[in-house]
Amino acid sequence: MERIRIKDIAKMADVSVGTVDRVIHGRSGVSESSRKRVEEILKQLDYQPNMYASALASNKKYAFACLLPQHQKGEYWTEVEAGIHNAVETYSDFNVAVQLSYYDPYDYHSFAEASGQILALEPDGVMFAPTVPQYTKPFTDELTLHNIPYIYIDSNIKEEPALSFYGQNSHQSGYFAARMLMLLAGEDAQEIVIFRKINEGIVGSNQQERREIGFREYMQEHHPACRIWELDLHAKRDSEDMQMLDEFFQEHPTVKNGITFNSKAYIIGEYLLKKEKKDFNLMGYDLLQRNVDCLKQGSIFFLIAQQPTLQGFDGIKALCEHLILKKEITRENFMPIDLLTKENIEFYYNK
Amino acid sequence: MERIRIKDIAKMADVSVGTVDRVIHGRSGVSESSRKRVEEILKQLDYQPNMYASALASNKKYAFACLLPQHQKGEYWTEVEAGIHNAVETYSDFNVAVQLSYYDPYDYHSFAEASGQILALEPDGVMFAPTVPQYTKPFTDELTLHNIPYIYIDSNIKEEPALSFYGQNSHQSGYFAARMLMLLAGEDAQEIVIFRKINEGIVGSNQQERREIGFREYMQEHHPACRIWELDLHAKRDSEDMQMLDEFFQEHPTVKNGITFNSKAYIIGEYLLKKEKKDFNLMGYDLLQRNVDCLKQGSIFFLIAQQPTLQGFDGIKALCEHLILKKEITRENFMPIDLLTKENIEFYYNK
DNA sequence: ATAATCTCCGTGTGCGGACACAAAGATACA
DNA sequence: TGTATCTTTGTGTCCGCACACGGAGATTAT
Repeated sequence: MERIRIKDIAKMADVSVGTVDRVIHGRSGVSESSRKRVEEILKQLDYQPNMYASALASNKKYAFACLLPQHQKGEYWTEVEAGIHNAVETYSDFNVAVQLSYYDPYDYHSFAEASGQILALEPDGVMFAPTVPQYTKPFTDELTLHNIPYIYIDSNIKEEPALSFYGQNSHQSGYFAARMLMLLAGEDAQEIVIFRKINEGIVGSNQQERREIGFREYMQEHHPACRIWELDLHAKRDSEDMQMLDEFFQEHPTVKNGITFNSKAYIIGEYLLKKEKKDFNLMGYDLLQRNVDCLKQGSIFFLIAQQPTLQGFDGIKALCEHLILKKEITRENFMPIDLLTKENIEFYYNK
Repeated sequence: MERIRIKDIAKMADVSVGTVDRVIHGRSGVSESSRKRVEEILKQLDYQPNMYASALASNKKYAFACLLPQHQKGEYWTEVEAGIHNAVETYSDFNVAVQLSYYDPYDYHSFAEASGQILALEPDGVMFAPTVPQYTKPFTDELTLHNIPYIYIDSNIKEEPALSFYGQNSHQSGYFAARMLMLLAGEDAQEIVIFRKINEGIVGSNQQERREIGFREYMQEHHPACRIWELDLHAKRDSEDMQMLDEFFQEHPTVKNGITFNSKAYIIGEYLLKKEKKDFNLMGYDLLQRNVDCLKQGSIFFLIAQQPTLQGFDGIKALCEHLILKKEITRENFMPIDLLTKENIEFYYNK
């Protein structure tokens, strides 16, 4: 079961390796008869080039650009970055390098500027967290014009299809969250609360919003009588949030279940710990360290993960496989909707 | 940021590439002074060889052997096999090939015989699903003697540590299962039932047993008053199982929650569908198609997955990384304990 | 002193494939 | 018929690394 090489193909077609090479790469300078013969043998033997030898010989360097929202260390996007770096290391023998840049998630202009800078670099591939469709389009148009493949991460812009997308199905994840929260609520399912964050920024087409829509869809279908309260927090000034939470729980002592669709569940979780309030079931998103701490200490009951590290890794991997290994790439790649509790979180990091 | 090559090291150390090569591979024929100098530069520049070029030049072929329990198509182990084949394809450019063989999971002798055949093949690496420690030891002793690295899949034999292990923490997974089943049970948590399968075979150190121990540990800690019934099914003759289930539910009409620690939840799930019995919460393991069908149709509420495909893939990957890419391998690799419901199963296949 | 042996080291070739270059044959034009 | 041009093809070199081979210089034996 020896691997077939170009040399073997050449011998069988009674031509030189150069000719086979020309056929494989679709270059000109091959007679119709030779091309036919070689192509037939290629297909018949299902020739698969050794991509490592190929990459070695072509001796190309690949520069990728990634554009993410600005963020603090320890926040969600840090995990995505970790995945990106991990992938670059994995593919380092292919001479890939990544240039990371950031945009202000509250300012469209910042996105435009950052994307302009990326275009000036003429990268071989781009991965980015898109903003809303109308502001994403100018960028993707330019990328298409320059024939630069690009990948969406976190949220998908269906109007401008990319090489591929890596992220979670937010709507379904919200739907699932409702299912689980209602399971938790049991008899207390008459009212729940959604904790929001004012000023969500322009990232994606609002993952949080879509989650909430999915959530409300489930509630409408299965618990239409359930009263859904809302509380907008700032996620900036702690004391202010604390006060708002105090007020809310005073006014609504019967609300025993709540959820937040952003990654800041720890704000409420830490509040519950501080106040030693143990009769409240909280659900949230993303495995930030502070969220995980709350989960382990019992103030968050469920966390839904969306595999940010894997998103970052797979995005870069897809660029490599597309450009270097010439593989087919799946267009839409939904991350699993993983449910974490105190009891299974331990085995979730090494994925 | 050019990648450092052997040539560069040679120039800096004022020796030839041959000498650098000798130092890297710890071969003889290098003076103390040259060796020192080269080693210093290697460390200083953190030289990382291009493993693809290396594999290409060494032109070695790798033969791996896998030993799994015999199984029908569509059962759990089919997924493991899919992961194995996927990995072989991924690493095909490194000239890896895999030889699969099987043993009768109800017969120790069969394991011994199959392992003997593997040893006769003198493979470069082995991955297998171990049986109980005392029957695994003769095999691992021989492998160690012949310096053949081996990997455990599915269950870990701590007495005879392998290069690495890929599987789930069964105990914790049972503990987690209890947590979730109790959540489901809610007010009905006074009694539950465990569905067993008589004659579990010799595979592993009995994953099912360990799951049950973890399960009972949680119950002891949190619901010591809960009555736990047991029902042994055959998983062979349908009619017999049906009758036993009929009898059980007639005798115990108040039992509303149950679990099985093997992958045959569909036996009960399909029974529930057939009898249109909708007031029973069933939990089980593994994403067999029949289980997934029950989940989607509502007769199984929760399924716990243990990523068999990933186990197979990662095991072969570990052998490749160890032997070819000379990377460090993590000894114990626990698969995540994933909880699946009707609402999130859809996004779970492409992991 | 010469041959034999040993230590240390550089060079050359090949792995499978990409690509530049040149050569051979075919065709066109003077 | 000779020359220019185009088409088609083969050969050689390089990518980074592994390894075989052989040579230079030092050391030991005769």
